Amino acid sequence: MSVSITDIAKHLKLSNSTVSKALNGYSDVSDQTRERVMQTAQDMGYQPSAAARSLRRGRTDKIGLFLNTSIEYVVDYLSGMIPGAVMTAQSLEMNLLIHTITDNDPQHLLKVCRAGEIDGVVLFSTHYDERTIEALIADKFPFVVMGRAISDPRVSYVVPDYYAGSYEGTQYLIELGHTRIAFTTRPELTTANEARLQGYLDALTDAGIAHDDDLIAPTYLIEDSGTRATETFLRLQQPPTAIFAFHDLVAVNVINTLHKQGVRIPEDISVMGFDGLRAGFMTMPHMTTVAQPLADIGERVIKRVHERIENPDAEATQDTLPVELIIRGSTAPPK
Amino acid sequence: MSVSITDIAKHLKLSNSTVSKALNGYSDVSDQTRERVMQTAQDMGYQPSAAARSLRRGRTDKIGLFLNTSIEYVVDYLSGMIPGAVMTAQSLEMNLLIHTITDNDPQHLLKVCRAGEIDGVVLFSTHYDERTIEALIADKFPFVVMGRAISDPRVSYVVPDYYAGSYEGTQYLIELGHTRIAFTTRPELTTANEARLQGYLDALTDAGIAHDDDLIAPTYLIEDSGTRATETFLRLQQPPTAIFAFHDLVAVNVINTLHKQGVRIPEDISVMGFDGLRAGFMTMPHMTTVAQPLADIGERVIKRVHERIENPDAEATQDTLPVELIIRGSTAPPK
DNA sequence: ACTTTTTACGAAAACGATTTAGTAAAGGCT
DNA sequence: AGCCTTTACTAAATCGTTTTCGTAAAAAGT
Repeated sequence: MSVSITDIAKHLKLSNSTVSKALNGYSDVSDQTRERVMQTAQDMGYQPSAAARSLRRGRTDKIGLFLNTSIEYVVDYLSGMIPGAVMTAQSLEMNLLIHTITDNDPQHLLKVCRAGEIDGVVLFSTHYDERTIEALIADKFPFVVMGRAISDPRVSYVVPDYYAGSYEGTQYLIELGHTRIAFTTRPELTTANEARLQGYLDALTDAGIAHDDDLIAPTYLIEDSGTRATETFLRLQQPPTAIFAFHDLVAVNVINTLHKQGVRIPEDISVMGFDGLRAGFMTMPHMTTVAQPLADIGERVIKRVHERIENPDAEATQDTLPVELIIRGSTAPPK
Repeated sequence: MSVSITDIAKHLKLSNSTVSKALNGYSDVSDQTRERVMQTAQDMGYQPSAAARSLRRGRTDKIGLFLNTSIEYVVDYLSGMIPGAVMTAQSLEMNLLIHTITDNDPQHLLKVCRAGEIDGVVLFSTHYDERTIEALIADKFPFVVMGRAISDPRVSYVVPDYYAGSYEGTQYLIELGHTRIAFTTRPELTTANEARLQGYLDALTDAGIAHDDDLIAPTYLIEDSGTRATETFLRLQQPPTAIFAFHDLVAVNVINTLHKQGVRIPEDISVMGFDGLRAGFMTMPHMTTVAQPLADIGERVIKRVHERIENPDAEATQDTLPVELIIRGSTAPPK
């Protein structure tokens, strides 16, 4: 069916070793022969068999990115980080493959690794359990976690600086003149949540503002979770003049709820999101937000996986990348 | 490093042919031997080498889905169709792999196919050119186009019923009592655009309503394209009482613009979107929309690719799947 | 007791590439 | 001429499976 190295060899009356060497730039091939081989390969549409090459060389030049597509907003991160990841992979002469994982087959990731289908793995934040990590470590299989800080020193990860993002966002609101700044948390994400909450609290403290527990409410990424939090804030005797939501999708909810209640944004209340997703452009006014450096994360995570592939015994690396405050229309000084 | 069939054979003092047969359910293996092999394979953590197996068997049991991640809203479709696609692939004992394509390397898809990395391809609507299709046909490589109707009878595709969606959406608005229904088009998507426009026009005609060219405006998936269209509609002597947008993201824009102008939704003007993306939940009120059957599309497209892999010489298939009208809060009878 | 069939296994080839080890032929040197 | 080096190639092993063919031993049939 498809054309192999032997087909080229026969056609040129050469041995397949010579053809292989010509294609792979070995020096013990005459210029003339190399030229003929190259030309014929081109003409016959030769493409080396990935299976044969990988079997012989023991590597695939592929990195696997595993995603649980049942987690909805995953795709937002995906579209943000993939361009950087793909470009970096290309420059390292590797391919990035996205594997889907389901709850049906928890062993899928390990199977793929052990079957030698990829040389390294990017684990997307919440998409794994402890046993997977332990198994990868035991196998000495190169992997890097993206989006979650793991305290295990054997584990490499790349995360955005949640703490700084939260701190800077709060600081920005304080600089605008706000003192009653509400904050929504996301309790199920322990590490990220703690970092963000602490950033908020520290920014208040450093500005000499006492924090008010009434201004802190939990939200979840389910519909209308932000609505309830907003209504709670509005019912306070002294409502906030700014709301800093844990996540852009929650902020969308906050903004819609405020609209509905006749509250003007940003004149009456400022709203700020977190993550820098496209949803920030869907609100009126567009949303001020703390953006994750998704392209940088994609780039870095591929670089780190590649390093681990090249040198599996090196120390694990922990990267915390700076976030960016994106000022749009939903924030302004208080009345 | 990793454990091979030969390791198991040595450990049990068997030949590797016997081990292979035991693992693959051949009948000329005694029950006792099979049991021992299975157990040892389990104990040693054996996982067959994908490369070796694929080299020998000539197939990979993988389907590739190619995406150009630089196209923004692709991920919305992705998250919608992937669960169905993955589940179907699983039931067919195949894996779905997502490959990224970039403008850097237009030959990437063909290389992957010719390298034998996958057995079949899902082509995502706009992510290919004519030459790619021609090359795949020439190679007799199994592929199915998703989301775009190709008039070439050699090409299999799976598309949502754009025409019916547009017709039914318009019909619904008419049944609510609207007669002045604005419609936005998306000129750069020829086939889908024509189908949708025709559905709108036919629904009007069938209801005995003359269409008004002033109520048809082009939009694009760039920021604020929907804003301009909306402002144009509002300036008309006799403005529409309903706006049917070509795409949910445009409808978000329309809704925000109407809010800004003080127009109430749905009391003053009804708004309807198309596609059924998550964006429909980000507006207040939530958006009535014509949803693409993304899960069904995912399922069908994998089924079709699989059929073509099993029987490459069968006739190409064309599937048009029914859309679904999802009624939420942005539509109501006119005043 | 003899042939025939069945059972359970092994030897070896094959898939397509890479790579090591070897070798004719040509050229250079004394 | 005789020896050494370089050049340009080939043979063959190898990666880990699958699969065809062959064959002892056991079981069954006469």
